Formats: sequence, C-alpha cells, structure tokens
Amino acid sequence: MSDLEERFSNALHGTARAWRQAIDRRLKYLGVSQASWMTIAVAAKARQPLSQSELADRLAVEGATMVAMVDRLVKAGLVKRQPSTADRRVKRVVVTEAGYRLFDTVKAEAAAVRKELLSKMDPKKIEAATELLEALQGMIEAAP
Amino acid sequence: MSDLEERFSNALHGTARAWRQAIDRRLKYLGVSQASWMTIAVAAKARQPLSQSELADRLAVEGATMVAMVDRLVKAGLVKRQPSTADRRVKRVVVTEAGYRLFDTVKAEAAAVRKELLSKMDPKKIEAATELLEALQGMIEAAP
DNA sequence: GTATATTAGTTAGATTACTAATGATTAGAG
DNA sequence: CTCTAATCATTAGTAATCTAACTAATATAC
Repeated sequence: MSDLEERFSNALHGTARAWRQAIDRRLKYLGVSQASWMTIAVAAKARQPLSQSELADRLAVEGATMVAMVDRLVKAGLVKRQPSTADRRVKRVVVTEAGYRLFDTVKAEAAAVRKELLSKMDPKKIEAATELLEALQGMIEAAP
Repeated sequence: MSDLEERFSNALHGTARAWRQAIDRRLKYLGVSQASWMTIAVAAKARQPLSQSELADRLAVEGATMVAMVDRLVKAGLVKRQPSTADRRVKRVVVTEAGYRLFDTVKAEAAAVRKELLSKMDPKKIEAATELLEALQGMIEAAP
C-alpha cells in the first residue's frame, strides 16, 4: 500500500491545502480571504474594467459565484458595478481606490509568504517540480 | 515579474485544483463528493468505529464541519451515529453496508484516476517532486 | 467531595463554491 | 424584419468549510 503515486497525490493536495491556510492566516488581519483578493487582483491587473463573465472565466469560477463575490466586494467598498453602455446586459467591475490600496498590501504579503516558504529550498528542485506540475496541469486540463 | 517562486506557487495550486476537479468529474455519477467519500474512507479503514472528533482530526477539519458532514452522510444512509456507552458525550460513526459498498467503488475509481494521470510521467521526477512537496508541507505545518 | 477545567457534540452565522432556472438583451438565421 | 439562439447577470437551493458560542458530560484540582 501507499505506493509512489498515492504518496504524490497526498503530498500535492496536502501541501496546497497547508499553503492556502498559511496565506489565509497571514492575511486574516486585513479582513479579506484569498478568494476575495484574487478577484480584486485580476480586476486590478486588467487594462480595462472586466465584465463579471470575464472575471469568472479568469478565476475559473461560475458566473453565479462571481455574482455573490461582487456583491460582497461592493458591500465592502472595494469595487463598483458599472453598467456597460455598449451592451446593456453587461456590468463592468471597477476597482475603487480602497480596492487598489488593499491589492497593493496583499500582493506584498503574498510574495513575502512565498519567499519565506521557498527560500530554504533548492531552486533546481523547485524548478523541476514546477515543470512536472505544469505538465500535469496541462494534461488534466487538455483531457476533459 | 513571474519569477520561479510565483510560477511554482501557481503550478502547485493550479494542479491541485485541476486534479480535484478531475476526480470530482469521475465520481459525479456516484452522487458523492470527495469530502464525503474521504470521510467514509477514513471511517471504513479504522479498525474500530471512530468518534466524530477522531474523524475530524484525521481529516483535518473542525468539529462543527464534521457534525454537518455526518448529518449528510446519515441522511444518505451511508453511516450511522452510535452513542458510546462508556462516555455519554461520545457518538461513534459506524459505516453501513451501503457505505462500505460505496467506499469500494470509489477507492477503485480514485486509484484509476491517479494511475491515468501519473503513468506518463517519469517516476524519478515524481519522486523528487514528492519529496519537495512533503518537505514543504512539513515546514508549513511545523511553523504555525 | 465540590468547584473548576476540559472535551464532545451541537447550533448559528458567514464565506465560497456549485447547478439549475429565469429575465433581459443581443446576435444570427431565414 | 422577425423568430430563435446565445449571452450576461441574477436568484434560489445545496454543499462544504470556518469561527464563536452553547450544552452536556467527564476529569482534575484543591
């Protein structure tokens, strides 16, 4: 029992889970979850304000999930809904000043966490693992 | 931008996410989520029926989460709550016949998915990546 | 032996996710 | 042009997770 493949699967999911929790712990004082700041980040990095559908696509989430997320972010004053004039079905998500400020802070924190966790690891090994993971992810996503 | 550390982080979370979705897709016809069958699996593999607290510990979730999960599993007829006679606070989670049947099926499916995804990868690389991930997970969990 | 602390389970409320159904609007086929 | 398709956002219902506060029962300290 517990062959290499099972060990890898356990390590993959366990590490991803622990990592997420570590980030969440560090960001808790800001009062925003990873899902929230990831949404802000994607919206903030886009050149033009994205529609809710575009946001949902880039975050690999359903449209209905994005509706609820934008509801919360609007309530928190981090984004605004701006109806499109060209297509009246569309609402663009515009990041507010407060949203941009939060994004800057969070970005720095996430990078610090990443550095703290990975600084003690051999870069060669990290690179090899990255390549394996990327290949794996490509394979999974290519075969629906 | 997008240095190695960020690339690794993205690959880690992306692959874990895609993997989970791949398993969920394969198991959807059974009508049980990964969280449900993982709970069944842990309960079924234990020699003696576990309490809800023990189950929660082994699955790394909170007690309140386990209450809701056991509620759902009881409703689905996959487990039963059995009050302990020795300690009247404790309720043991007993897997039913239907629960064991489901577990057998799911176990085989999960192993098949794992093999399908990993069979084309170089075992040496898988092993190296596994070791990195395990070291990383240990590091994260050791430093709360 | 009683007062205090700990443990097991629960409830309640919030967040994040999904699917399915609906309304409004736009795009395309004929 | 008009009828039908597809698209965007929303609502409703469910699952899974968390924290915080609670009840009941057991264990420990004095």
